[in-house]
Amino acid sequence: MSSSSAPTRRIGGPDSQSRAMLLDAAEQLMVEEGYAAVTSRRVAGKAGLKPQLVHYYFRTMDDLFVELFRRRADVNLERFERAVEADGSLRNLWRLNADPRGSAVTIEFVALANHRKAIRAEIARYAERFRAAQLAAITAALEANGAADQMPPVVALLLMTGLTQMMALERALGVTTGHDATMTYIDDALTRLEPGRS
Amino acid sequence: MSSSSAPTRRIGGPDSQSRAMLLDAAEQLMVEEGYAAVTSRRVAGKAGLKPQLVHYYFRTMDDLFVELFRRRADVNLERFERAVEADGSLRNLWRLNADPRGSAVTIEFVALANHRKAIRAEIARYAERFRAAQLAAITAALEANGAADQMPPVVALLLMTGLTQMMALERALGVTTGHDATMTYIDDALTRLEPGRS
DNA sequence: GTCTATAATCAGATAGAC
DNA sequence: GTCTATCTGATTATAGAC
Repeated sequence: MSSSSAPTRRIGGPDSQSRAMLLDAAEQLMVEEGYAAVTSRRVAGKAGLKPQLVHYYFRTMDDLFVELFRRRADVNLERFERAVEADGSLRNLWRLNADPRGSAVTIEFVALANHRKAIRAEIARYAERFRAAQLAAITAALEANGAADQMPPVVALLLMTGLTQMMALERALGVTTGHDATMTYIDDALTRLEPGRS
Repeated sequence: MSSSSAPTRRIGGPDSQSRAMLLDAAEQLMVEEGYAAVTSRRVAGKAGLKPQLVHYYFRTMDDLFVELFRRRADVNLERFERAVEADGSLRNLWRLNADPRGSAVTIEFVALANHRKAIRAEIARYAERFRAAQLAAITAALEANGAADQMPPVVALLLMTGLTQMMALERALGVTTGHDATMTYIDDALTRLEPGRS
């Protein structure tokens, strides 16, 4: 899948345990200190390995970032689809969206994408996949409640994700004006649309 | 205003022309290549000056970033208030919010804030000020249209800004699924609320 | 106010031994 | 698969001359 234009270097296979440890360490650094802290030296240090191993498993740091994102994205998408399968209600979709677990790292990756083309492409691809999955779920949920005529599902989806993403971002900054009021409002709206749910 | 705990270094005054040129160069770099490109060397190079001058006018690079943000924030806030004074309609508030001019740089600063505490504090302060100004404006606009009972103004505000910020961010990535449909929906909603406007 | 010179780090990346 | 050794270049920051 990766480009093989420079046949000189040796690159380690994807099933190595050290490779996984490096990815884990990189992810942890990214969460705790931001992407700028993800250097070959620091990643290796956290994993208890030598910096050069990073370059053995990942030709460039960009390759590491892309791999990191892909790994996390796959997990996220799977988790989302399993959760929807178990409970496809509007309220659950909202809950999944408001889950801050992924938000912090997402911001970091988006910022990275701003100046790393390889990562931008990867994120864009994933965003489209995730949007499609979310759209299918919210369309079904709105139709189940006879609310699909009030607002196009895709609009509801953008409103919802925009709201949750911004609140997550603001929370990270310590700005929370209006958050409580908004959460209450959404909660009431969900109760109106889906009387049967908690 | 700045801390003066280390009296050893000489720092240039705020009225210098070179200082302004450095800030301009830094801002341009930030827009074009992201904050990672804003190094003392590159900033000075773009301004046609020596890298050491950056450290003469700004004790640290963080100081430069804070100054950069503050300068832009002040301009933004003033522009917003002037625009609202001229036209306080909902539609104009939406237009101002959807204006992508500031969005790209905003993202960059937020990402920076993630790992630079001095900048995080500055952004948080500004975000609160801006929210207050926006809240006053949207409250007045909703009341003028007798729509303040449909939704708390602060909720409308968060929905609006969340939506515009996310769309701006996605546009930067090349992801635009649902954007047109949402813009159309908002446009129709505004026409319904404010029949008199374009 | 601007320069030269330089200290002190840290970065990504590679070659080749074991 | 992992190591030592190393190259090369960038970065922030300071001191002191002019």
